[in-house]
Amino acid sequence: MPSIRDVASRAQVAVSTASAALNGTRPVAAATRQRVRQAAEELGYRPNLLARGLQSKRTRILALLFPAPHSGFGLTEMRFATAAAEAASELGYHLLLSPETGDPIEELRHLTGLGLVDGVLLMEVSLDDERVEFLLEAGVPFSMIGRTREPGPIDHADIDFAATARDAVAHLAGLGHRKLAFFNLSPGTYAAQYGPAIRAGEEFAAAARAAGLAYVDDFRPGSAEEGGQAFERLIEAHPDVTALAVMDDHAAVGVIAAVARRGWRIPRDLTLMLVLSSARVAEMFHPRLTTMEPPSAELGRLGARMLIDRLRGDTPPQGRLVPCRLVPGDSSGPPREGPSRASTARKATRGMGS
Amino acid sequence: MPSIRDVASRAQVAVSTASAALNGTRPVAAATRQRVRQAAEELGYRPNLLARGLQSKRTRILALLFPAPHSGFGLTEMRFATAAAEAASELGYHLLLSPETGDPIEELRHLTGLGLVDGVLLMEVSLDDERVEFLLEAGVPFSMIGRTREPGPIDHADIDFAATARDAVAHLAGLGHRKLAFFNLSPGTYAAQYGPAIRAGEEFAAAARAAGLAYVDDFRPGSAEEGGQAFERLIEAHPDVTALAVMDDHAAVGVIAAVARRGWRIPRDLTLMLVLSSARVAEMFHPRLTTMEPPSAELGRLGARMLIDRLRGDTPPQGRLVPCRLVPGDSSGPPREGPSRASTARKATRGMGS
DNA sequence: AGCGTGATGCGAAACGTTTCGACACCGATA
DNA sequence: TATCGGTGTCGAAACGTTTCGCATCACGCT
Repeated sequence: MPSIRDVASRAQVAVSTASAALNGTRPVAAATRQRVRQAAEELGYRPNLLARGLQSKRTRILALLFPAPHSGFGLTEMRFATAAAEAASELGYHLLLSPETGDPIEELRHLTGLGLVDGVLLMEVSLDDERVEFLLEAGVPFSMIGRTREPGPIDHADIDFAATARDAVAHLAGLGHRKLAFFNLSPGTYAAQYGPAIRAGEEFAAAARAAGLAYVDDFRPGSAEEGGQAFERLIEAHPDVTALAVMDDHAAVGVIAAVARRGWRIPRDLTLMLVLSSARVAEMFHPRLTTMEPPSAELGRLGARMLIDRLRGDTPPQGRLVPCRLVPGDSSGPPREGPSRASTARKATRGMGS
Repeated sequence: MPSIRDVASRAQVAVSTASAALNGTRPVAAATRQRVRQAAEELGYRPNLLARGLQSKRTRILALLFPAPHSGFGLTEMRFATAAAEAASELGYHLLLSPETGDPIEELRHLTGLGLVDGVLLMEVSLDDERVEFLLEAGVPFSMIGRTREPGPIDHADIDFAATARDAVAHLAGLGHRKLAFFNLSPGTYAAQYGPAIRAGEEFAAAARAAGLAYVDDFRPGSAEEGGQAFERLIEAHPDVTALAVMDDHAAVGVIAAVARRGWRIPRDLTLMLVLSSARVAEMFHPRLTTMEPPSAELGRLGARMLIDRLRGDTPPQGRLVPCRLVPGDSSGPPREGPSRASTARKATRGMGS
């Protein structure tokens, strides 16, 4: 592990000149620069990040703070993380994976006090996230994946729930559905002010209203059992619902089982779609479910880029909203016309293979 | 951000004494130590990791190297990463997420040259992994999740494929199956010397042999379509197979569809189980699939612990093998007795809801 | 009374960078 | 010829720790 001293002496220049030549931090004669560069090359010199960071107060390390997985599958979070790491890497930054296990604020205080990281990437931001307040006060640069209720001039990348809801509703309305239902995430996530649950809930309602569709969103099943029960109660109370959008993929499992139990078929008797589940998950179902796939990788990339932009001090803070992508499966179709479902269902009630 | 100088002056001691008092690196009078500790507490002092690392040559940062997702990274890899990060965190270490995008060796050289990390955690190790050789030569401490063909005295945590295969086969044999089939991962992963593909393949064959069961493992479907096709060909060639274990969860989707198409039902006409898929994935299927769930979190934890042990120089290198856990679903049952499946299948061939 | 001894504490050096004021040199201008 | 501006380069300080040799002091022993 050669140091810059070695490079300097081999290139016959002072250490400070070598530094300048390598970093371009101040003008150096072309010939000298060339000599230094070559010496560094020959020695296989790598600048020591610790020493550099100690002096310059910038480590080029970012921390990705991810909380205990409180909802969802993990695939989405994984994509955030890897995409953020890749984007950071391309820009010459490193990503520290910081699991939150105890008190978030205390851990943040610890982490930022170490002088190890230049900034923080916040995941799973709740609508009124205490971490945001702390970081603002502490003056630590950060960006959010997700956003608080009023993000104001804070960098963030989040799902465009309004567009997502609009697209989903348009998809269903385009197929001819006139009344649809929406199963939100479990009450727990809702109570935790989990952004996606609340925003998706609001926006789907608004989109349905705007499209002139009848709409039901009283249910928040968080498991397969609850999904099945919710579906039963839904059909009991609203037999005329023909399309259902589900946030929780486990709930979808229960819904599908309940649909089959009733002798119905998808999409003949019910159009079912996922919201915020990746296509990989949607493909696991039979039939393959239509889904609004979250732009996880894009959000991760954006989050990292924004934070780095902030550190470089170039641009003003920005908020970017990216809609989910509609990935059509085999689970959406026109509503059943003619005879009621119940009568046709009878015959099929026995054979629900797989 | 107070420094140790501030602490020292507040406690009326020299800097070196303050350092010793805080780190316990050499004896300090109890009274003095107490004074220093209190001063540090009052000031909210946090040692600067960069400075510490620069001097002591130990940063307490580990790098987790994860390769480009070559077999569809998913939940399993996510668990590795988070578990490793948590374990490291508990032991006072940090985890750097290092995506491999280009030439692995070149990137490793870069990463280790920076002086930023004390050691490296290798994921997705292939049977003859070039990175291992490089790290050995470079003298960089590391541990593997997975293992090379002959790991020798290198720290590693991997799945105990032998035990996993034994348990899975015992499960199937215990239900009464006499002939089973195994669908391995795609030829691509096989060609890449991907450990799990090769080892699982070998061990399942061995376990079936040991249990005296007939066994078929000619298929390596890597997608839903291929899964369906493979199943058709399997039943064509071996109509007496009554149980099937599948490595690739997408292939399982195709199998299930093909089973339904044929009018068969699971587990009545075929026992189907996943291998190396998490229970969360297995639950998405209908019926819920039995799976051999990989001990992802455990492996991540072990990998991190081993590496840290190595850095501390305590223990000799070790290899730990952890078996998958059998998570029973609704997809395994005794083989169909009496009339052949084909005849009963006819009747049910129409109604395969959802 | 002198002296070794162990327990404490101190100061300075070192880790590998970056940064910044100072300085040498050169050609051009007065 | 003396001065000036500008271009390159240098040396030293600083970043916040840890480490290590040495000084100090009290004490007990001879």
